[in-house]
Amino acid sequence: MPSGIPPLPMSETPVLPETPAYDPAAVEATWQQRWADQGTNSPALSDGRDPYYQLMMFPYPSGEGLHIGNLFAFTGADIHGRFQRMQGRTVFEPIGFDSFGIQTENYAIKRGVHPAELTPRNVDRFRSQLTRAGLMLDWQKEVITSDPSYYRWTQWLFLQLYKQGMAYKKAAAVNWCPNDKTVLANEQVIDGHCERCDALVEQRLLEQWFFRTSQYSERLLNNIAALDWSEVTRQAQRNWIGRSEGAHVTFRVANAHDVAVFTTRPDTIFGATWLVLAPEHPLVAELVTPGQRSAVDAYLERTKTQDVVSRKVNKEKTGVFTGAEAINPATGQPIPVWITDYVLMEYGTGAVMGVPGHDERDFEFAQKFALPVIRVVAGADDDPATPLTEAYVAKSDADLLVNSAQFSGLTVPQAKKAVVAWLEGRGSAQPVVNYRLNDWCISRQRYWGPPIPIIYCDSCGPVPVPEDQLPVVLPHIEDFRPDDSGISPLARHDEWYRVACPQCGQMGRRETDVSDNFLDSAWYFLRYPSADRDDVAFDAALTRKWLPVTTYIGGNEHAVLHLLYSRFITMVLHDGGFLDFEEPFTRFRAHGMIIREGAKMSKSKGNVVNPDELIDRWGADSLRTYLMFLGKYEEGGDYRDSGITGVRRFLDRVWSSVHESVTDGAVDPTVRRKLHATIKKVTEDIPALGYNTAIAAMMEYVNVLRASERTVQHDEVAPLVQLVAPFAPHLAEQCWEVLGHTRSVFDAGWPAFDPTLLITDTITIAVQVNGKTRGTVVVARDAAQSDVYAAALLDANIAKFVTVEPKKIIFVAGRLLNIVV
RNA sequence: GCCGACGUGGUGGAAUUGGUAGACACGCCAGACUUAGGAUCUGGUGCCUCACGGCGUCCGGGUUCGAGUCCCGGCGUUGGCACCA
Repeated sequence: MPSGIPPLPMSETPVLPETPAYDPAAVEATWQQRWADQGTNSPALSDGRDPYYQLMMFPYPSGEGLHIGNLFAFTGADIHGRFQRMQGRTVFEPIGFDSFGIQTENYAIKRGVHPAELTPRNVDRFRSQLTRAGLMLDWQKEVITSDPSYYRWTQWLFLQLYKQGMAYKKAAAVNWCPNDKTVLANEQVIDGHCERCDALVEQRLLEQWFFRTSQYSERLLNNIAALDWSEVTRQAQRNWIGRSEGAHVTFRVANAHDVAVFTTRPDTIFGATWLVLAPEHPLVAELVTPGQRSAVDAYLERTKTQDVVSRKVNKEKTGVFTGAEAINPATGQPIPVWITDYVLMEYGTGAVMGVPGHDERDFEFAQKFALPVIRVVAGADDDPATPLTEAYVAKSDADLLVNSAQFSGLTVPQAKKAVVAWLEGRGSAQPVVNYRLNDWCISRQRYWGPPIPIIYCDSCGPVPVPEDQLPVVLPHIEDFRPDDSGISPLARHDEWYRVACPQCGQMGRRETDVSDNFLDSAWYFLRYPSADRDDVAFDAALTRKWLPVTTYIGGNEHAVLHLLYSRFITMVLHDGGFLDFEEPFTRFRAHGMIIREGAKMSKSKGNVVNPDELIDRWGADSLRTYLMFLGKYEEGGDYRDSGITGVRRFLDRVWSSVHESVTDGAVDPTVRRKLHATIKKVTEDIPALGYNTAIAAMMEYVNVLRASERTVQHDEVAPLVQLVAPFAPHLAEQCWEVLGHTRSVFDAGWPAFDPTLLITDTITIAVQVNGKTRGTVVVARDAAQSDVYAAALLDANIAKFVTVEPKKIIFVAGRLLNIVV
């Protein structure tokens, strides 16, 4: 029961009971208990009407506990969800824990605690912190990705992709720290060095599992246009997918295979003075002449010890001549074939034509190795005969081709088309679209993740674990740390590792890699409604009713990886007939970042604010409201230690006003008008995530409410309690009860505003003279220009600026009058 | 290098999308009630000026009766991509 405050009688209130002090700790504990006891936040998913799926990004349960940034993110989503509920929707607001992954594992290693022991502890702490924050979470559908009841279906998902031909294995480079003797994730490589010991990271080739994300590049890109997502996020995805239009051009090489290059500048082909391959290019061995063999071998050896990252950091151009020559298909001239590490095997064809005149990298390469530079594009003011001192990158459509045979004189865009068409006719080019998006490597040579459900058999090859044998339980291994073999620690657990082949029964070996943490989170939103089902990954009927997610709110740091992988998985499941939609999140909004006193919060700076302490001191409702008051939700805000007092004062006043309110009088007309304006503002601001201005509007209303000496009426505060409820849910529930209601304020609907009340009889119009505001006049709402002008001249302060007959008068009805003299 | 966002009082931030710049809040100043105030309440608070008034939204131009808002050119901060051909 709540703290025993008797509701006021609805009629006669001769003596005001003394207002109890607002004690957030007591109020919040009471209501959190009641919500849990009464299942207030657990809607009936199978028959709730008008379903609204409000999703927030489930946290990784770190050892440090809930961060204020998490709280900011969740509160913003929660307010949106609570508002939708008060609008009459059935709102499902689930939560879970992204508890698998390298972060957890590394933390466990650091602390010397097993992740299986650490994770439940961290989850418990998070759960209690989330509860204290007053979020409208449906705990009955909680999901924990490291629990076998969840990762069983992550493994099932892998098998579906495998069946659809979307999962395959190939040799790929991993980051290898020679000092720590361990595989590193890309995030652990800082400027080419190990984040822990700073050793230069190398690359090692390992057989790894991939998903064919690249096959979905075009769809992933094209669908973006129709998504109701924050523009920053959509832009980040477009950049990441990285579409570029160009052509494959084939260069002949005597006594060897042709070499295909990808270029976005086929118009510059007459300036291609060499050809260059990535060190890993399959034709390298074939092309190298005997005389160059040792030089090439030495170069390849050197690049091999560099990982992908450090290769990108080292901008100094290096390379080696193969001894071979290719024929430029445009000029028919022989050009040398080189090898360099600035050409990447994983993009395009792994080979590039060197056009030093019009590409900065190629120009540097030409300088270093004294290769010829030919200008083939010139601006209007350029003399084509002047030697280039730097690469000339075409800037405008006024740039024309030069030194390019029959194409000279064409503009760059014209030439792009014409050159490709010409070469295509001669069988040495074709237009192609290239995407930057690579296939998704999901293999991790680590322990704390879901084992990939594959068994290797000497006779049958890789065999998927039958679905009825899932989950492949992650065995408990005391020493779970990665070792210097580059193979997952799971390989050391012989009992687990050796297993009969499901097809032929011979002894086989399990796949020892676990899957990427991002796979866990790429489908959790599908699991939530069916979280308590152990017979399916997601129930068909529930999924049809609740998905796709209505609104997803989260941080833009996940703009590419998490959100893109989720889209990919959803598309694959759609194509496999498991889902009838192909985009998982109808609406996505990226919130901003919280900084503190102008600086980013970080452990190393020691300026991290602790949500627990703040809730102890001010209450969760004050903290929630303050976080939302800091600025535009989508832009984040600057946490100032002193600022929360203002919000707390506001809530104190709401509390007092409600407790002091009576029913013995009429609603004040001024108050009523302000109230309806406030309802309008808050109703419009919340769905647009304009939380800061919604709060400001409510503050204004409370200021008006308390400005006069009169007693506040019930009808003046009841709608305010509803408006404030999404922000300060505990306080609102308590106040709602004080006002005599027995059901939750979240089932009380949302107050409507009467637009006719917003119209006033008189309005204030600004009067400008020559564009400078000189005063205001109060006139009738529908006053004509002449009336306003006459009224303006009656004001001495205005009239003194109007000394001559006005040249012109601009009148904006209801806003201003500008007298031009 | 490519793509995007932003720049407003001492501070966080508002501004109906071209129409009274600075809402709301912090802080500060003054007052009231107090033994007391890191409580509560009231008033004030962009800058210069005794005032009239002038000046003010990063800087410089422009469009307009009117620009924080639109256009051109800078400067600065910040996000995404990046030896991607």
